[in-house]
Amino acid sequence: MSTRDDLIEATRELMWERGYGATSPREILAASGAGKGSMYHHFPSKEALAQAALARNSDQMQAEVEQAFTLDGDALTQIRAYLTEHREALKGCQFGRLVQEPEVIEAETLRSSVGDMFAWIRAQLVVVISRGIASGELRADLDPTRTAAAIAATLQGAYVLARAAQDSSVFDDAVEGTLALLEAARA
Amino acid sequence: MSTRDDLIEATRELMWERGYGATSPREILAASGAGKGSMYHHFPSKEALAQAALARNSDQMQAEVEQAFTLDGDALTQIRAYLTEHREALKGCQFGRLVQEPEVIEAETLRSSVGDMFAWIRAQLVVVISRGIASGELRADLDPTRTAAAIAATLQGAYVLARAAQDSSVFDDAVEGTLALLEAARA
DNA sequence: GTCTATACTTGGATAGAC
DNA sequence: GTCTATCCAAGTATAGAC
Repeated sequence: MSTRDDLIEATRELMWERGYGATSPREILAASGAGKGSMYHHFPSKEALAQAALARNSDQMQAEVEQAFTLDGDALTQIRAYLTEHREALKGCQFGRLVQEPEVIEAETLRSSVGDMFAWIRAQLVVVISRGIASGELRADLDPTRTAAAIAATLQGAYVLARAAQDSSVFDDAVEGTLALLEAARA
Repeated sequence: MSTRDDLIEATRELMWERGYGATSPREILAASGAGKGSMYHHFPSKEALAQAALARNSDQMQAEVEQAFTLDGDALTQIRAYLTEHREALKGCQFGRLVQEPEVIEAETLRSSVGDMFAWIRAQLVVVISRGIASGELRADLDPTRTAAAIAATLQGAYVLARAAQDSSVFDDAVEGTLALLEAARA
């Protein structure tokens, strides 16, 4: 499409591969075919461009996650679907990785985009868990907020462990381990 | 102590704050008081210096974790101690953060140090969980390997979520959520 | 809107004197 | 062992012509 769009797409892909700090204008220009002049015409800074790319990634991620949470079935079915949606374990989570970078934490606009994304996911999980408790599927003494945080954390941590080990079976172990604990918490 | 030691200490602290890629020789020299000549006399490269610093961090971490796992008490007591040991949630895990950097993944010597560290922790957890099962504390149908991965992942993911939210209560929620699930899995 | 040229800083590392 | 000087590539951004 437009040059502006090409820039955003190239940045999306590069940030997904390399994170924010390690993605340079140079690479973005090479990947998009745009020139330096164009880039700084459309965006005032690398950060602004990254922000645009991140927003687009965010929309896409929310659409994917929503699929799992609107599936027919009980709470554990939806949670299982969320945790086992297609993931490239060794690549890590595009959002989780960003937030480990000091540069991203310092760029408040970037950090809060990621924060909002995760907050939204946890909120979805709270709904699913609360429904599971209300329907008598899950134990009434589960705290939905804490349980939701635990589930979301499992996924993020599974990426970290799998990358450290360079072995995606560690990712699967963590996910299955948490799902088994949830099974144990059935009412 | 020695200049060599000062370099390692400075690198340790900086990597803990900024990660690997974002820690420059410049900063290391400023923090350690050493000169460029000294640095490249003692270490052939930034990577070699980082490796030395990482090894030291690793030893320290193992010592801390060992305390939790040698505590008097049942399995859940030890696991709780491990998960609630003093953590600066918003800073993230010094090891987990490293492994999100492409540069670290590419530097095999660094990556495998982190990998070994986590593998060791998971192995400790497997022992604790297996003991809990054997003693009748935990349900016999728990898979120790998967459960261990889930617990280790909770911690790493809790850091990620807390940093994204810039709110350490998310960290606590995730940890407590997982501990509650483990309580539900008592025999 | 886009291009080329330019600017200035930092990163990572080497050379050679002391 | 340590210092200073130097090197070259890359990062991020601006200027000004077209």
